[in-house]
Amino acid sequence: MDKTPKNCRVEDALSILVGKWKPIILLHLLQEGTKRFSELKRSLPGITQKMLTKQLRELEDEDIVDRVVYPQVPPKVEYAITEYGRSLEPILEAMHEWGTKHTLRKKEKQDQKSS
Amino acid sequence: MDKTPKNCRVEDALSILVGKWKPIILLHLLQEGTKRFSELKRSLPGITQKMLTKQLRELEDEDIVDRVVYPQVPPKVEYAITEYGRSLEPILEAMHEWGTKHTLRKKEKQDQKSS
DNA sequence: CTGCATCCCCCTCGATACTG
DNA sequence: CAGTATCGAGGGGGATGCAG
Repeated sequence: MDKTPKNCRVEDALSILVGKWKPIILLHLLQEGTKRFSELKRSLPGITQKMLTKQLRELEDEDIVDRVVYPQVPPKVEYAITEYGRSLEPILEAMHEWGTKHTLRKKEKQDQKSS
Repeated sequence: MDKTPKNCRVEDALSILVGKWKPIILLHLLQEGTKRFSELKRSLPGITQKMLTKQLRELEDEDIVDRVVYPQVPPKVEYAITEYGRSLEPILEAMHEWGTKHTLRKKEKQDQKSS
């Protein structure tokens, strides 16, 4: 795999993950399976309907999540990770692991400063 | 490691990598070692001085890159990845690998459509 | 050579209100 | 319940010029 800066494909993955709520949405769907719109909304304190809709649409456009509409009243829409979406899991995991260490490290630096 | 959405640390890693030029800057420094400001600028077609300075400062603030100023005329400033910065390499690699496959996949979908 | 300041555009995201 | 429409603030990032 050509990893020279000239052939950098890091941005491709980054562009899909970037978005204020996307990582956390993906984690929920990865770990809890199919969820309804309202369930997702409840799981994401602070998110607005507009944002949730927008982020889900973008993930859907990239074939990362699946959207199923049940034509009934009241409306019911379910979201789930696609097989393809699951391929992002190692990246999310690597970032989570790094982030956890990073948080610890920052905390240590903080402690040093205040001593 | 707690990977529940409640303890999501993905954003920590993401926030450091996000920025129009950061991944490519990191790749250059990872693969080519220490570089001067002007060398980096030449390596990044299209970047402005302002942006290069800004991205480097942000990476420096997070202890990802090292900045060494030589007090001389003309000025000379060198940048290098820190040990800590190297810990990001697996993430960049995972994203690059995924991005490469993603690019292929998109191309295939494109080909299907035009057939 | 390196870096800062200024101006400006655009996009993201929040708040709110409305529809089927 | 799920989604859309509109308004507006804020920040990222481009262009340019000045400074040490």
